[in-house]
Formats: sequence, structure tokens, C-alpha cells
Amino acid sequence: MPTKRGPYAKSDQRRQALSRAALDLVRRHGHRNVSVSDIAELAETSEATVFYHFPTKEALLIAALAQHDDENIRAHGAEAGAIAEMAARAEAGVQRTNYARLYNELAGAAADPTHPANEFFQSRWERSTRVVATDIRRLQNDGRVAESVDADAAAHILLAAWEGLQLQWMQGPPFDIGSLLEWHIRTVLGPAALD
Amino acid sequence: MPTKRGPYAKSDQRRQALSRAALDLVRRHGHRNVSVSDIAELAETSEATVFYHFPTKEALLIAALAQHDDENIRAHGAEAGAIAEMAARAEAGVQRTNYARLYNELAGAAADPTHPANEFFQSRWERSTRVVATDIRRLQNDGRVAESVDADAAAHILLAAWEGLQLQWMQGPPFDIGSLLEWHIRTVLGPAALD
DNA sequence: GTCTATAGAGTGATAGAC
DNA sequence: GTCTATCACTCTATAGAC
Repeated sequence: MPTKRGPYAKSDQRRQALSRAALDLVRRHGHRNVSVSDIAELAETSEATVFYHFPTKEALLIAALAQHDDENIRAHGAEAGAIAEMAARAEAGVQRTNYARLYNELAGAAADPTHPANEFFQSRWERSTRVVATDIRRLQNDGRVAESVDADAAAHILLAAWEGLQLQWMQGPPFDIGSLLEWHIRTVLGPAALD
Repeated sequence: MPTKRGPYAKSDQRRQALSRAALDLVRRHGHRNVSVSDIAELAETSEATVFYHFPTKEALLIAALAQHDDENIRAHGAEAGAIAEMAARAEAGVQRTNYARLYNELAGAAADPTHPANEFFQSRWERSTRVVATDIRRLQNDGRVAESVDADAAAHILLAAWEGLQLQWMQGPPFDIGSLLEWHIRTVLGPAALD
């Protein structure tokens, strides 16, 4: 992995600039209204150059998702970042709506193991599950969740339900996602989990 | 809504033929490997004609999803169809894998309310929730599920978790989705729900 | 290693013929 | 109402210049 001062410094910088530009434009206009040449223009390079650094438009959009995660982790620390990432879809505001739409579409497309976003989502999911399971074990140590609860299974299900609920919520019509999630957590982990 | 003998008979037939051809090709090759002209060819018409009947390739693919549902409902009856539709993603085999990939990708894209597939998924989701909630109430009448369980909330959460699990399962690596679902149902509805 | 020029395929939009 | 011809745009692939 080359660093900023390594032999691939220029490529790294270009890729970064392109990821940032892509994320910026996606947030403002939505990924369907952004063309590769728009991104190239904002990053002050040519469309052809973009396709030297990224094989497809999709690959560039995946890099934009990763860029978003990086920003969150940088802003809130690694663990907070991992939790924040799970909440990404539930966030409000136009910026995040457009981001979440890209996220959802790529998450669906990544159901194909050969899809370039597959690896990204797989490791993201794995990280999220680990963080939540750890949190559940902490609650068990505190005596707020019964020892009989299978922390891994519970983390798995809680995240899956979260994911499904957020997708459904974005497809509308609106419903109270917060209370449903709370109800679910108390049902799975026990009534004292959120106290 | 014009019927087969109404004034738009020809258009209806074309649309049907195109939906069928699209579904057929998607199942065999995956939607990313199918071009509109491939579909036109199989339906024995021209690419330009396809774009007269469907505004975009995506609209045609949505019609293919609906075609799949229609076939299921015709084969298993309306209620069985509604249940079968929920299981769509968990189904095995190459045919259904390719179908499920299209389903997942469009479901994610439909998180945008302006997306043409939004209405399709919204009504599908509404139907599924209704069927499952009804089933839960039946179990309550039979005394196998406690009356204290909120049937609507439970149906909501069970379907959301199902959706999320299946998406995650398709993104791999494999895990035992069946036991997780069973565990979840027993946790939410009570231990006797599946007896 | 980095970038450009260019050609090709696929998609989407339009005007007009039947 | 149905269909065709045609064009513009975006994305992809490749060969080669710097």
C-alpha cells in the first residue's frame, strides 16, 4: 500500500480528489444526475483520466461511499464511526438522502458476489456486526441483558432488521422507525437493554 | 384499464410479450448482461418499438418483476403468491439468483420516491405486511401467540429482518439463514408460534 | 506511471411515417 | 395508436503519447 510520499503519490491524490468530487456531487444532485464528466470537471481533470484511475463509473461511486465512511471515522473515531455508519440510512437532510440512495442501490447491486461493491459491503457488514455484538456483551457484563441471549445472533438480527426498516422507510410512506427499532431491541435483548 | 379486447389490445400484447422476454433473459443471463435489443429480438420486434412501450430499460425490468409476481400468483393463488414473493430472495438456483439480483438492485434504487420502481415495491411491501399480520392474528386466535403481541409491529419487523437477512446472505459469506429466521420468529412471537 | 485521443456500444429523446 | 429512423449523450475499451 503506497503512502502519500510513495511512488504512486500522484495517483493517490487524483483518486482522493475524484472520490471527494464524486461524493460532493452525489450529495448535491443524486448519483443519477451526475455524469462522469461532471465529476472530472469538478476535480479539474478529464473524463478519460477518470477512467484511467477507476475502471467504471460504479467503481468511482463505491470510492465515494468509502470516502463518506472515512470522513465519519475521522470525525468521530473508529468505533463511533462504525456505529454512525449503521445509522447512515436513517439520517435526515438532502445531503444524506442522496447519499443513502446511492448506498441502497449499491447495496442491492452488491447482492451479486461478482459486483465490485460486494467486498465493500461485506467487510462493512462484518465490522458492524462485530461492534454491535461487542456492545451486547458489554450490556451482559453490566447485567442489563440476560446471559442466555446469543450476542452474535442478536447482533445479526438487529442489524438486518435495521437495514430492512431503513430501506422500507426510504421507500415511504413514512412511519415511526425510531419506536419500532426501540421495540425490537427491547424484544430481542430484554426490557432493560436501553435503560 | 384496457382489457385484452379493448382499444389498446395490441399494446397490451406487446407489453406482455416484452415483459416475458425480459424476465426470461434476465433469469438466464442476469439483467446486466441483457441489452434492450436482446429483449426486442426475443420478442420479435425492434429496439425502437421497445422504447415506445417503455420509457427506459429500467421500466421494462420493473415490468419483468411484476411479470414474475403474476406468474407466482397464477400458479399458487393470491395469498400463496404474496407469501412466495417474500421468499423470492431466499430461493435457490441460477434462475432465481439472477431474478433476486434484479430484485435487490431495484429495491435499493426504489429508495428514491421518484424512482419508477417505487410504487411497485411500496404496494408489494404493503401487501406482504398485511398478509403476515393477518397470519399472526390467526395464531393469536389459535392461542399459539400471546394476545399482548402487536401484530402489525411484529409483521413489520419480521419482514424487515427477513429482507435484511436475505440481502446480507446474498452478499455472502454464507450462513444459516433458516435457523436465524426461526430463532427470530420465536423471539418475537413466542416459542409456540412455529409449532 | 500517468494521461490523452479516439472509436465503439448501449441508452434515451425526437420527429415524423404508417 | 403504433411504429420507425435518426441523433445526442454517457459509459467503456484500447492504443499510444508523454
